[in-house]
Amino acid sequence: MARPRQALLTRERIVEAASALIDAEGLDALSMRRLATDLGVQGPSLYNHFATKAEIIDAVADAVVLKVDLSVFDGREWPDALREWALSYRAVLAEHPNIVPVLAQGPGRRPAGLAMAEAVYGALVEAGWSYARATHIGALMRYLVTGSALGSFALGFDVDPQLYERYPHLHHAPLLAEHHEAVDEGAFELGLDLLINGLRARQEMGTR
Amino acid sequence: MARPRQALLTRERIVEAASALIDAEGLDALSMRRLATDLGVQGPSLYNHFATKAEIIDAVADAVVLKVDLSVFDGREWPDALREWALSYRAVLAEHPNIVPVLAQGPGRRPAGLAMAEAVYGALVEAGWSYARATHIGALMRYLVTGSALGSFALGFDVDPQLYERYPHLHHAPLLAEHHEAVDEGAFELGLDLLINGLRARQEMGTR
DNA sequence: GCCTTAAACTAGCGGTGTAAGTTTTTACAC
DNA sequence: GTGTAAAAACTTACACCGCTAGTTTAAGGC
Repeated sequence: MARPRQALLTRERIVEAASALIDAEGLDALSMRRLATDLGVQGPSLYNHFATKAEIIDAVADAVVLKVDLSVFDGREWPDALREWALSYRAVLAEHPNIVPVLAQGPGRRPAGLAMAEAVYGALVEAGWSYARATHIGALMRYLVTGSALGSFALGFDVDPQLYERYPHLHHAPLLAEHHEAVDEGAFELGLDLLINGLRARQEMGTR
Repeated sequence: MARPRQALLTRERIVEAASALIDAEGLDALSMRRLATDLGVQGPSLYNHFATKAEIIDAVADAVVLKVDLSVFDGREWPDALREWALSYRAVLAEHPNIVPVLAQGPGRRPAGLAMAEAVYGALVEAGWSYARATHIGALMRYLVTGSALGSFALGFDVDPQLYERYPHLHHAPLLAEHHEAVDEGAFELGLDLLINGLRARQEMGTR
């Protein structure tokens, strides 16, 4: 084909296709050849736009983070702002669960990830928290959001009776795949309440 | 070589070598051929002992979880037991950080993971928490431990001055690679205090 | 002593990320 | 207007990957 009159690929189109593929079939399904096929192109052509596969995954992850609503930090007290931000963050991750393992590793050098961290720390520092504490609180919130978004409680598809005989308490725990979303949601809400209420109490007591 | 007089491999030896390889060079460095080479053997021989690579990784993950001290649940009030367990869990993960992404996905069907979950839920249920709440609390603790153990705050190796100009608050945040361990540790300790104290207060108030 | 099973081997399939070099088109300098 | 450099597609190919199939030989049960 050589060079086409109109470029077939753009970074944007590649990121969109990669995002769709990851959403539909998971991170493992993303290969350069498969992605290229989805875009009507040969595999190595992608390297004209991205240096490595990791760069593409980073771009997908950052595009997801870009959807998080950061306007919640305007004109709200920090406890409300933090709660609204966490809810928005989690809602975005719920739409793209397959990219969560990447985001759980931290912001890396991705611009949107750094911008989000910047917004969170900025709001906390302006509210009077020390730089160190603001960093801790931001990290803590990320543990909570990404942890609960990993969908980690599913044990599998089939219910194995033997499994519950050997673990009598688990027998009562709602660990089944059908319930795991509710478990993660309940844990998230409980954690959000405990963390924010606890922090507010500390601030009021002056023990920051 | 055909079959040797004395078996060269055992599941135990394979798990040990895989664990050492993951600890030393990371999950990505683990390949069947590389692992086999470390064991003085050809790649496919491993399939006489494990059906898939994933089974080996699961076995490594479970061996790590087996090191967590579950005796802390004996004869302690639940808040102390939960704290001691979390500290032990985190200390174990700190020794094997490269396997944490696997553990962050939940217990799966791994025996040691299920046994640990069983111990945590059992202690909480005996202390009077509902099955649902016990599940939430267990999940929350896992988010905290695995999140802080991912070592997720490292931005990279070199400090890029431009990066801090664009993110003025981050400039003050101790985000550098050299500090990320302290950040994660501080966040973990803060989270542990907030969660356990908050839960204890709820229990005393009867709002479980 | 025979037979099954176990545990190593070799060969190979289809897939992976990515490097190298080729071809053609476009954009721009003179 | 022509020459040139860069861009964006291509083809080919390398080294590696997880894993399957079939082979060889030793161990252990009858």
